[in-house]
Amino acid sequence: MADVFQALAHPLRREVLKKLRNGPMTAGDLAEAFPVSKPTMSRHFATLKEAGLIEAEKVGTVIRYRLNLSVAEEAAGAIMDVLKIHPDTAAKAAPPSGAVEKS
Amino acid sequence: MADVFQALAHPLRREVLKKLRNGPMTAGDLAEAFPVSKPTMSRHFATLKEAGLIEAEKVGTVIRYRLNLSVAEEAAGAIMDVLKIHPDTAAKAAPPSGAVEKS
DNA sequence: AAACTAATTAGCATTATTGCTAAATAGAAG
DNA sequence: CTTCTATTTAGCAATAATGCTAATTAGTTT
Repeated sequence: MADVFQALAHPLRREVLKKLRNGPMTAGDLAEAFPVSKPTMSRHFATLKEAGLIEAEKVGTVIRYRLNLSVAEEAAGAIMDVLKIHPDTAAKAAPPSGAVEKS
Repeated sequence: MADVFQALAHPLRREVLKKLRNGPMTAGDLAEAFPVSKPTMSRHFATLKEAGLIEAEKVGTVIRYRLNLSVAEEAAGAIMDVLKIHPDTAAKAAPPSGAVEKS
């Protein structure tokens, strides 16, 4: 559980999670979407996987990653608990879903 | 805004935020509550302050820190946005407020 | 089996984080 | 103005995180 916060600390990993909200993606397709080498992406995947935020599934020659909603939900809940914020308040403060964050 | 996630990554800093939910505390009182040196605590305070999660107020000889709810709320909202989780779902997944986390 | 593709692991360098002790600052009190 | 208290800043060492290229693994295809 503690690893979750660490996993969320890197902007690239947060962007990966955002991409996976729309559905599973292969490691290769994800890697193409970011300006770092494939091995570097692979390491970020491992970090997210160890935190339980994503899950890997081997499909033929390809590895498909998908968001693990149950762990992600737990993480969001834990964060709100740390801050003792009522869910409705946080929802109101959330930026529009399409917002881009500079890294 | 990006610093917020980094600030939340360290377990000690999350515990500091939890303590501040009950109201403002002085740097010294906070420092006594954790098994690290005062200069180390001071650095953690600086990290939280740079992230905007806490605010400092000098009261006589003492510095009082308090949770900055508006930034904290924004952070919680941003996290939920990354994960695209509906607030109610996250609320249900939140652990009991008194839960202790091992560092 | 040889070659090709997708992805990971190994090994290395660079930078960031953490935590310590010692020293500095700032204000309060004598 | 000296001293005391609260807190921070400086400087250092150890550890962790990031990102690269080169090499490896595993599965497909010819």
